[in-house]
Amino acid sequence: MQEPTPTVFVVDDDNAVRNSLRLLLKSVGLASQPLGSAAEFLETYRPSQPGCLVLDVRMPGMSGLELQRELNLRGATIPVIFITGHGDIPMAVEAMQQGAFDFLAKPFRDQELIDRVQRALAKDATTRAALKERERIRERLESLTPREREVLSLMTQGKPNKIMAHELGVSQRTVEIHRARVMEKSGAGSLAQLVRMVMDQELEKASG
Amino acid sequence: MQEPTPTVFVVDDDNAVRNSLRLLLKSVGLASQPLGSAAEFLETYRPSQPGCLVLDVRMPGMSGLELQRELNLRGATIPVIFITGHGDIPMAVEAMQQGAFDFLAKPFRDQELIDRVQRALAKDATTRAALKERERIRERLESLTPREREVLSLMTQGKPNKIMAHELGVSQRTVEIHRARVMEKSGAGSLAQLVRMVMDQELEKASG
DNA sequence: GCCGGTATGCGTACAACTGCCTACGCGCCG
DNA sequence: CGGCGCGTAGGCAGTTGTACGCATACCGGC
Repeated sequence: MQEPTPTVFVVDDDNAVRNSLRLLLKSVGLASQPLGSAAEFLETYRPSQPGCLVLDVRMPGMSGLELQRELNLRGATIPVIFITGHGDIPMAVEAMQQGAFDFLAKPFRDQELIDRVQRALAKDATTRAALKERERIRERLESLTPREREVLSLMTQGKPNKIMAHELGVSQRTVEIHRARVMEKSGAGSLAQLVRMVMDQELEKASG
Repeated sequence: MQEPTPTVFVVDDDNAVRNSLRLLLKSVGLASQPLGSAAEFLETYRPSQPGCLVLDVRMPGMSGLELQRELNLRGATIPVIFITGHGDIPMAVEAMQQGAFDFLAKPFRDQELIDRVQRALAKDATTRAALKERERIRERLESLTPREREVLSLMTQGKPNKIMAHELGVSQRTVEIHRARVMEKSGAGSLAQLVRMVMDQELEKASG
């Protein structure tokens, strides 16, 4: 379970910018990966890779904002720091409304960028820790059979076995068996824990 | 249970701006309340009042950003739309990072403001509906005695009565009584519902 | 002195969990 | 094709957990 090194993805069509940012980041011990276009990033990026994204707004082909939208659609959680030379307020507002971590207008001080990159990396680490736990629970719940899922749903609604048996049109004994399987597969030690697990998953769906 | 009319609070030190915004909002049937300063707004505003806030960034005395910070500290949820004549990107970014609903740079089209005000009002209505339910639950849970609270806590951890009795150093029968009171006062129809209620409250604390 | 919170015992009734055994249909593999 | 694993379904029985009524008791505040 070794953690991959956090990587700062730098997406900018200007080769000089990519290089200077790479050197800047390297000077504070941060690994970076320069990409020349949004498409190139989408090919390279794997959601399991911790890090953050430093993204130029204006680029040929897919723009920075379009890339951000695409990442949102894919459910990516990588923090995005925009940089731009010719930005305006509506552009910044839109980026922030779409969940950008930050939006920097050039020129900015080196230290300013480093500061925000480090905060973005910290946030990514926190997000990942939470997602990891959810992922474990999700896998367990996905190992349930369809019937077990139905029972799980009714369980977390607080329905007694007798009612479940009636609603599913099976005997109470059968419900008890499914119920026991649900508890076993989910790893929940009690109904209370099970409800917590399920609510957690529901929240992820709601916010994602 | 009559709903108060949603009000658009307009906070700007420029009397002319307040007036023109009031008229603009009135023209689309929106009630507004003009205030000349952040302090004035803080005196007037009651969290129970539905609506949104249209706020000038730059004002004598407390600035718009400072007012926003103050509202955040007080846990206010009213959506804030900033307007500014002399804004820059860092200012807009900071406002958005602090949870602003929108940030408009003058000049803007009338329709643009109306549009965003209406979205802000819609968001406020949604937020309020959720908060209302939480508030009802909170009140119920707060009516619990200290001992009942302890039992509630153990219940939502999935502990059986026998274990609770042991941990609390009391008889099982006593735990049963407290447990019954918790279910009665909370209004939960089942342990599952009770866990949901408690988790909801925990989430509110975590995000607030 | 009464009320509310806390604590306890006894007994009954219902709900939930568990073990042990049987059965059918489906898909996979030797 | 027959055996095997698995999801589904069911019966019987026994233990544990939960709900509740009835009765009793101490303490602190109004």
